[in-house]
Amino acid sequence: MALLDELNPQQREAVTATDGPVLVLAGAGTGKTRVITYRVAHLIEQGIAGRNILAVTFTNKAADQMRHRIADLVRSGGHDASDIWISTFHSFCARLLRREAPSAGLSRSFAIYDDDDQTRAVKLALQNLKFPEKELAPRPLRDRISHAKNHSISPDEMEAEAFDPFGKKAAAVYREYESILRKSAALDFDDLLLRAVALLRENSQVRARWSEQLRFIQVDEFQDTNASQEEMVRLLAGKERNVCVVGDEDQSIYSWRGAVSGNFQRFLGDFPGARTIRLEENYRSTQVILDAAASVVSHNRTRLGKDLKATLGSGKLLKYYEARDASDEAEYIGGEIASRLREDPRFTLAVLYRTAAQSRPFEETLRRIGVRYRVVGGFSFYQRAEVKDALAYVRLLFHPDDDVALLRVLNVPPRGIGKVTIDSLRAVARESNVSLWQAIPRIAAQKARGASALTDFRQMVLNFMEECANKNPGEILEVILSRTGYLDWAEQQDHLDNSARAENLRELSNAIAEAIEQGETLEDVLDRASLVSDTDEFDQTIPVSLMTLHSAKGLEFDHVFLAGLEEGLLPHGRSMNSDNDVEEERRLCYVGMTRAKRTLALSRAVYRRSWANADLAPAAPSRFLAEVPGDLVEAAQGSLAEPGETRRYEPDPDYYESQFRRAKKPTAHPASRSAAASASGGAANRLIGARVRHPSYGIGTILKIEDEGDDRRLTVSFRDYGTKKFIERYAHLQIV
DNA sequence: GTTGTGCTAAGGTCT
DNA sequence: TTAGCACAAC
Repeated sequence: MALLDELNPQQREAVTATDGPVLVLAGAGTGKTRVITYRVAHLIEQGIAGRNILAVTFTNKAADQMRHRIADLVRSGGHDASDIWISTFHSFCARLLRREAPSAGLSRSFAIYDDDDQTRAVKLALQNLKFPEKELAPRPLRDRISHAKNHSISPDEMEAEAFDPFGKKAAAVYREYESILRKSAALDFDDLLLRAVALLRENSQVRARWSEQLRFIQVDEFQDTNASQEEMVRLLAGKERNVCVVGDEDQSIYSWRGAVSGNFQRFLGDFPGARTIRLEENYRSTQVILDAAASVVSHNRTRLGKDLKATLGSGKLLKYYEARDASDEAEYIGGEIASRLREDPRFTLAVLYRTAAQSRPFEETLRRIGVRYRVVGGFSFYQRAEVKDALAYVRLLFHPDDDVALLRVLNVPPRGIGKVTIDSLRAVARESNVSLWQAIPRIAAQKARGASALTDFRQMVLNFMEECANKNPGEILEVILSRTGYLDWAEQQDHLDNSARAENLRELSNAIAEAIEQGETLEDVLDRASLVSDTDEFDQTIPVSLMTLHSAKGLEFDHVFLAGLEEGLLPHGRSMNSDNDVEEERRLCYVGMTRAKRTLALSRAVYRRSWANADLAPAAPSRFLAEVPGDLVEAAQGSLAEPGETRRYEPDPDYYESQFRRAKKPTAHPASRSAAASASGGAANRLIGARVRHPSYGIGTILKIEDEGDDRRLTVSFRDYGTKKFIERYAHLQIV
């Protein structure tokens, strides 16, 4: 059969071993995803119905990619792949819980709280308990609560185990947080897993229904599964036990999310008789890249170890670039990217970094030199305030008890409901143990001040509910946006701060309309808004991706730039206290290095600003750099140091006062070289009439230029959107 | 009581 | 650089 001809013997074994449990230990680039996609395609060819097959991944990106690949494979065989279950653990659980809502004791239209919602719920809990946020910061508390949930620790247990007043308070916040979510009929990410697992564990009918349907289960990145996810796999495996898990111990990078090492050993214990298959032939990278990465990860003590053999040639040496600072690093990488693309515009390239905040200098440089790129993850469309506000209104129509949604929009746009009114509303809600929504009539009965504004708000929402009962989600959004005055308000704000809220709302509206056309329900749309951090479809036409190392897992690129190899960044400062954490950082480095197919460049900045206004601080080179064998790396042109050189850099005031600032200045004008060159005098006038490209409005013409230097403002006319005013520095304009 | 303005602290990774 | 908070003006 053609499908199997494309596989090596080990891969073929993993693909065809569809009867009983299988453990695939697969090194980086050995065709892990390929095994799963071919396995699913093989099952379909064997006549198994798509609805009987489940493939779970960790990230939406991986799920999307897998869906496409499977569809391609299956389509060429004339089969249909549309009803195969391909999703992340979290979205699978959301679907399961919606279908089984009554058995799970949930409202069918429960809301899903993303981490922003969670943080807000924690804040609400703190306020309810009258704990000052200064002592107990909401975000660490949220993480602590999440950690407890991941380890099945209840608020009572947390309290019992607390050995200090802080722990006791945290437990109280946890309890209050749970109560808020319950009243709001909302589940957070952890709940999705916990509730789904609990349902399957405790309800044998439901379990039977699902395990009988999902007869063939594949799990990607098994090294990252946490206890709930492992249990879910056990429960779904049922009697048939047709479970195939695939993973790599060296790519375990989610211990902070509850993944516990030893998953593979536990799997063998849970599924006696499982067949173990090792994939050690690497098809992705050159031998040099592989050797370098292997050398780094070999410094980890806790690993079984393995040998990866490259099927490609030895390849080029790694490049090392030591930059003065972050913008110099971006310059180097930007220049390299441009020249790789000149070699072959079909190359795929990625800049990888440890923390999401590192993307900015790369974006600036790429924008300036006119290279198209996309930032994966980070601040996404669905996380924009205006999009979340709009969706909170929609949520409220179906779930007025959703406290977080209600607080989000209660006074947006401003309608005279301020802090004092909200405080008293909250007090009433808490006294009578009801949601804020239900507390509104009670506060009205008390004739409290501010009550009329609250009653008006409530009436408005009630009117919407009635009016929208028979409308489709797109229309509902329209009604809400116009009648709440939100759209007008957003447009007004846009004029004040040159933002594009109204435009984003229009985009949201389109996205919803499109989803509905595709046959999705409103809940699907809302779920996706919570569960998907990234709206960017897998756009193959954009050659350059910027992303964190975590996001890069599972992907591959012709040319990879691994930036910020500094002590404190990679390994990250918060991971430097324990050996286990450093080992995870090292695996992260390994994951990044093994994304590269053709070339790999490592870079670091001598001076880096930890946040915007702080002084430049010197950092030592990452210890991982010294773990790359010297004969596999060469210094890039212009690098301040040779690879492996670890001389100490003292902060040199002359250096960063003069050189840094002088070097940095020209980069502050993103609207192309010609704009920078003409920054002085009347030369700017030459830009008038120039054609520019804006990321969302498309091509336009510059009509007017005001002010100078950093604050220069451009008035641009667009064919379809009229004239807009931008601050050049922030608008992502490119000269065409 | 609500809305507008200036200051300060923030930022580790994903669902 | 921006978001969230404290303080002062309607």
